[in-house]
Amino acid sequence: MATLKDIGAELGLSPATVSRALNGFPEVNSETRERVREAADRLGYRPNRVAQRLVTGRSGMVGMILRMRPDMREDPTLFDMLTGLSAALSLRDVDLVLAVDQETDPVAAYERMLSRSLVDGFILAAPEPDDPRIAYLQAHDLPFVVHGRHAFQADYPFYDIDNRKLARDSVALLTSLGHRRIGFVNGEAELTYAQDRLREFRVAMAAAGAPVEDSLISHGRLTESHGYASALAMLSRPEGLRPTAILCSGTMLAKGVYRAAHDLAIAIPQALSVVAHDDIWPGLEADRFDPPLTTTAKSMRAACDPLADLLIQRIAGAAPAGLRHIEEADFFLRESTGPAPPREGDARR
Amino acid sequence: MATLKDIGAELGLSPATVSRALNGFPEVNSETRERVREAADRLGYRPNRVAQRLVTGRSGMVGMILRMRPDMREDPTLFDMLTGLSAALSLRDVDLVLAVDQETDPVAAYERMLSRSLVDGFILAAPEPDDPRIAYLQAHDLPFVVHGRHAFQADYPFYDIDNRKLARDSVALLTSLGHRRIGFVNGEAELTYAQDRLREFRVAMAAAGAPVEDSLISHGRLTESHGYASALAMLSRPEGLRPTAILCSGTMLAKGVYRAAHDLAIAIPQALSVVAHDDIWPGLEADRFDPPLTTTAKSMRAACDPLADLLIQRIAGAAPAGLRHIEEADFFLRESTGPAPPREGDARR
DNA sequence: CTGAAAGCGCTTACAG
DNA sequence: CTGAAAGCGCTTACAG
Repeated sequence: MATLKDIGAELGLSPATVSRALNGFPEVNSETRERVREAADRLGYRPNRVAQRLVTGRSGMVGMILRMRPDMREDPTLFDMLTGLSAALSLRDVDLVLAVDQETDPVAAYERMLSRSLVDGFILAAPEPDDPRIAYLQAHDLPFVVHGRHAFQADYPFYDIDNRKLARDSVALLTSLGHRRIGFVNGEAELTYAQDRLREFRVAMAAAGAPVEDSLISHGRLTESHGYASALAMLSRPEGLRPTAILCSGTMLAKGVYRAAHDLAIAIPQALSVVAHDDIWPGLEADRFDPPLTTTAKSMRAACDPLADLLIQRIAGAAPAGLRHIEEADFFLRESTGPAPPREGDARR
Repeated sequence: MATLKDIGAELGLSPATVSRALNGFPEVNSETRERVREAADRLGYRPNRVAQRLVTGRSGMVGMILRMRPDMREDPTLFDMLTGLSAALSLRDVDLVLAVDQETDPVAAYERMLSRSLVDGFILAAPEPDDPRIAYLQAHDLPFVVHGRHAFQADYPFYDIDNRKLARDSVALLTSLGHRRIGFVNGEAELTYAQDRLREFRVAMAAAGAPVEDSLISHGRLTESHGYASALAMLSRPEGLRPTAILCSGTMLAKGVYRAAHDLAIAIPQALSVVAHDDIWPGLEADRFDPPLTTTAKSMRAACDPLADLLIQRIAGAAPAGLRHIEEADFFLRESTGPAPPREGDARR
């Protein structure tokens, strides 16, 4: 492998000048620069990254540590994110180092990777409120970006979708169709996005003058079984107490809701409207529902380029506070939503 | 961060001695070694891997390049493998660098990672016959291990399950139950494991005196839809030409076969026996089938430790030829297999 | 058993 | 505009 010294020898230049020419330093004579470039090409020169790293302190690698969960395999979004991020980083000449966290101490895996790989920064996903990983990285002044934030007002770089807006939009759609008793099958209560959506759900319901019943709100993983169990409980209530619409925080949940409605012979959208947020491949999944599912949607994929850019800026020295990217979800009106069914309650109104 | 120099200064030793003490060189005075260890601990010393790499030429990282396929997300095995490998490598103090390959030239991604990351070696999955990636890595004398081999007699390090044996065992079970017309829904025809299984399928069928009909053999991706389509075609044949048993190369395929049998009102196992190979979580999936699915099984997870060990040995300089690990699949007899149904053909025999 | 020295391949003040 | 020198933090012949 050719080195800077080799190129210098070839051209009668010092390695220092070759380095400057190749790295675009302005003071280099443009003719010299051309000769250097030509020779570098000819000799197939590739900078030795390790040597560069030793002197610059940068590694050109970023780490991502996955927390192992038994039901990870059911969740395709994580995989999308991994491949999407890897591709986005590749384009920017950065490598992704992957590790899995299997220990009780969530910070240990970060310490280990840091001591081993000299990654320049990290990408975190699924933060929790008071996330110890974030506290650790901030305390050590290590660059990182977060997919989703762990607080509405986050003071670190993050990418997030506008969770409040999508909750607001969904509720607005349903209330405008006349629904007043609306169930909400949400994600895990500890996660920020779920809290944000719930909060705005309450605000939007109040704005529409619709009551919120705690028994029509459920939290859990974004799985079909949680959707099914939640919907079954809500829909088994006596006629008149039963929701006429259900909002779901994920399409898998909606799948469970559909199944529960089917089992109870409740027709969608005639007797039950369903809206969900779709973070997988907008449309692809939802279109296959019968009837096609109305969604707010933004794919995981959309996060990858912004995340890569934010992290690279942060590593380059940008202050963490300003680095944020909030993406609005799109609305896809399909056939799972319709006017609220007439019932006694309405007559009384 | 403490360096060797710092420890040396602390103890009145040269960095060279500190290095030797920490790296277990035998000539170091054992008392000196103890003092060095104590000081290293106390100062929280962590070797700077980048510096080590610059001089040793080793990076302590290995790469894995995933080929993007549209239906990757449906396939949980890849994710299992990624997390399993990452964990296995972590235990051995090696990091996994991940990239995705989105280009037409399958070798380009390897060249790029090599020029950027100085990984010590690679892990390949799903090799094809005459795989250009393998040719490239061999030509450049780069260490790698392969999950599955691209030729029965491979001259590089690999982990594989014994595909011939599992085909042989499956056929033996079915023929011993009296089945003679056996369908085979296999993986993609280009892949070596599929070829190995098919080859042994033919051998085992011949050994049992059962005819092999080409129209009862189908190749494709390990998806439910391929299983369904294949089984539908086989089972729609007139009574007497229809298979009484189907062997599947994956549990997703078997799921499709079950669905086709259900749609055609063909009872399992009374009218149709089904056996599949299960490479996910042996048992977990198959047990949920109705009736529970008879399988040969070995999880992807089982491959991870052997793959990590083989690669590390190869990087350390072991000759490639001897490095192999062939794992036999286990047999799980469940309720999807039963005696062949009596029919005219049998009466005539 | 330990130290001084050279070197891995680069970058970057400091001179000129 | 270019070069000589120092240095990033380690390892490892070579001396002693």
